[in-house]
Amino acid sequence: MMSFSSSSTRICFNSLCNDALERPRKGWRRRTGEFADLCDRCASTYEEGKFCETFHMNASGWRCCESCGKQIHCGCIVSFHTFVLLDAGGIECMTCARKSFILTPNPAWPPPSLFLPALPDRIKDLSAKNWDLIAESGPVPWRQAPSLFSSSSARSGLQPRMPFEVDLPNGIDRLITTECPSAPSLEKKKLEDSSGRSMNGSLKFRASDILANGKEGNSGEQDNPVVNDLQKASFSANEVSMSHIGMAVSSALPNEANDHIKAFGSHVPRPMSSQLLGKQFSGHNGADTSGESQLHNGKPRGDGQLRNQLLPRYRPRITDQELQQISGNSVITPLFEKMLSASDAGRIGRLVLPKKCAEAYFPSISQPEGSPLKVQDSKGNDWIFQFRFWPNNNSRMYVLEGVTPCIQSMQLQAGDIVTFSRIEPEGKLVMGFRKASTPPPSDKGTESVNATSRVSTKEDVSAKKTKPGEVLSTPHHLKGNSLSPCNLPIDQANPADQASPRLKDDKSGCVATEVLGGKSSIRSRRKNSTLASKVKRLKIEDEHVIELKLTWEQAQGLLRPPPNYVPGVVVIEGVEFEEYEDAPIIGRPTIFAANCVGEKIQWAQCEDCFKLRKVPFDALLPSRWTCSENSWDPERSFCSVAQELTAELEYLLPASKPAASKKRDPDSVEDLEGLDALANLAIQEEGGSPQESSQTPTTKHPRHRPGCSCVICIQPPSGKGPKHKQTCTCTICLMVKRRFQTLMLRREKKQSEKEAEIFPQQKFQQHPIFSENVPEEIIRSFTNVENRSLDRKMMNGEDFSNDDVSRITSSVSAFKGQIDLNSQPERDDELSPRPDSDVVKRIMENAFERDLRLHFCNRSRERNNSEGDQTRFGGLGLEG
DNA sequence: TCTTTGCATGGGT
DNA sequence: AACCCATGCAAAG
Repeated sequence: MMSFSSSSTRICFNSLCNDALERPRKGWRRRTGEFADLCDRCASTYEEGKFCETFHMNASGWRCCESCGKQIHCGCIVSFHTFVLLDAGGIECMTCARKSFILTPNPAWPPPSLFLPALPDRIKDLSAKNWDLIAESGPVPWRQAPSLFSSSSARSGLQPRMPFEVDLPNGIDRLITTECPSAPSLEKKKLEDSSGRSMNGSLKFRASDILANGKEGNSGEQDNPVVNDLQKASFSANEVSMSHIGMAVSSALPNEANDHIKAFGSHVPRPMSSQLLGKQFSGHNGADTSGESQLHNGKPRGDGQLRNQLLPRYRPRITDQELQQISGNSVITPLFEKMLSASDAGRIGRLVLPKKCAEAYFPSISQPEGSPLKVQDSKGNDWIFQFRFWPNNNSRMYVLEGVTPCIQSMQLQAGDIVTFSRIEPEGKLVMGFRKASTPPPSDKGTESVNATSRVSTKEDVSAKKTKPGEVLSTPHHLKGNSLSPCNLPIDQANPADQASPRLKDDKSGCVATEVLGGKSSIRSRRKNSTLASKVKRLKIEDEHVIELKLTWEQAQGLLRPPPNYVPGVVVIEGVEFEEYEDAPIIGRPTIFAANCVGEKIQWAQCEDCFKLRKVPFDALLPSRWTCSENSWDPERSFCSVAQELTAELEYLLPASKPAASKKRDPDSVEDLEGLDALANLAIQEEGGSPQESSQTPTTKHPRHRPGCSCVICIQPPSGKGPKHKQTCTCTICLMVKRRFQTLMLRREKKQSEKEAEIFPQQKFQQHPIFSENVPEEIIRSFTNVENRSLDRKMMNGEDFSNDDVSRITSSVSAFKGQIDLNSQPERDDELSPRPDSDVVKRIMENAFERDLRLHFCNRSRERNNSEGDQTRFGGLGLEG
């Protein structure tokens, strides 16, 4: 039995070796956080990057680099960092990935902190020189500081500067030095040295620099997982997460730091961070109104850390793609961005700067007059603004003065976004912009969420992923150079700009002039703030809201009310949410319908083949349901079996083919992808082709966004589409009827209760909707001609059109906004208290509702008697 | 009278 | 409740 305490009796971690470990050497980092102890031979093999080649040649998981064809072992922990997953599939070795600048981290990997191998000694040695350089550099002006850390001497001449290079906030330094007491003193000293010299937080560490602090070394050449991690951490998520950075940095630390590593990997906030920030940002409060705070005295300010602390709206949303294309021979550090207010974009020429941003990224100023600040715009022009502040409530309000010419030259207006970045190694401030009218960048994560959704308006900001050509662009005056110049120096990229005033040593790359979307509703966020608590719960940053909304929209399709529950509908920022009084059931969305003999059925779509299968009405399907689970119809329990062609199905999905008149191909549903197809089909049903339907504006509902799949929004524009018959069982009609029923029933119940309390005598004694005592205009305000027309149609059993359907919904909503098909009556009541003086209106309203309800419900009940009293669509619907 | 400048205010976070 | 910041506004030029 071996003794665990005796290292001499341990064996090599490589199970194919098992040599005794006389002098254990560190290998890869294991999931436990410890390093694999290897024998000399295995360690050397590992450090040479040939471990898998040597020991795992027969293992599975070998793949070829898409570029060079080199075989990479993708199947084990040892070499997971030596390749990247390509967006289009396949993998690419890190060498090729570097060449092509596509450095998307392997997204599916576990927290990198668990696997980070440390650096080979040769890299460590190389980087140590940089640390010495840093240590010897002495105090530097803030904008020069970065160059010290990204000097060309620190990198291989063959390797382009990578966009993953990130600012290492000096807070990290302190963290490391204070929280990792066991770190070697040398490293500690270096960190401390550098800590005090990173004025304004402009310390910029290349990945190799960071890695240089790693004590252990065994990574293969430039294949560095930290590189990916850093990139991922800092940019791909559209925000710089200090925890990520901390993770990456700490991961390079010796084993002793593992605890921290794990903590960072788990996004556990670091107390140090807040402490630092608390110090840094308390400068203007209280006693520090006149003098300089720590910040102003040139104390370190960390970009990443600060960035993480910035309000989300100021965090630069530059994407990794943008960075990749921007970088060229320089590195752009996104600092912050700001949407131009009316004041900013006005003629006053003052751009109010977010305080924290100004203090973090701009030179410290002690006098209100401030100092000139040179900023380069996207054309390469240098502008000199006056960076100053106003004393304000014991604080400061930072402004850039004289920005009008620049703003105008960029053709910016209120709502557009200006971005501030810093080009390294020059340390030059650059000012980019995004026009509000163009789609913004989106991180890959959001793309998947939003890809199938049509979204717009202010919440739309992050909805669409920017295509490469859109990611970076030149301003309008640089048309023609929109994409190609981005990896070129500006001078080359745009010769026309060579005449522009330039800095002598200007060799910066393209500036981050993202033509990205801003929030079109400039200050609606500020103004439209009357939100219920529910909204507040959802109201995060705009782009997150969108994600959330879409997620909710999608999720809602998977939620069903529990049996025998009638869900209410509440609209939160234009998105309908069904409310259940009990936990919803998550199931597969289906189409509830009735077949031609009145039997209630469901149509469920196979997860795999997308064919629609008929299942019993009361079947509750799992969220992932496939034909194989179609136990009700064994003949159709295989995806290979054609979709059942029935009259009901054809009626439900009549127009999935361009030529609606042609007989439906039973498998044509397969042309549509997933359950989104169902919603599309509902639209197509109205007569448009899929393409058209996705692009044609839907019937507008003021509180709904394009992409909203609610009953109102999925209709074609008014006047278009076929008429709906009274007996129509299409999705829209079913939903309308069902929702209306629910609404009316609940409304009636509520009103009855209230009336019983307030107007016991008047109850049913007046029916003011037909009362001649009520001024007609008041009546008209509740029962307009359209409503009457609709009412008549319903009474007479006439067919009603899409317009009618719209009116069913919108007209009810038109009741002073108190009746909304998307609203929950009770909620409306709460939100719209009715004063007693409004008795007439109220009675009229009640009467009309009852009137409308009578017509509608009677009709609906009649139909339901034959069609079934319960219809649902995609789990969205109400049960009446 | 118009523009610029500096500060105050108050809604929003 | 404190702070931020968009904007109003009065004084100065």
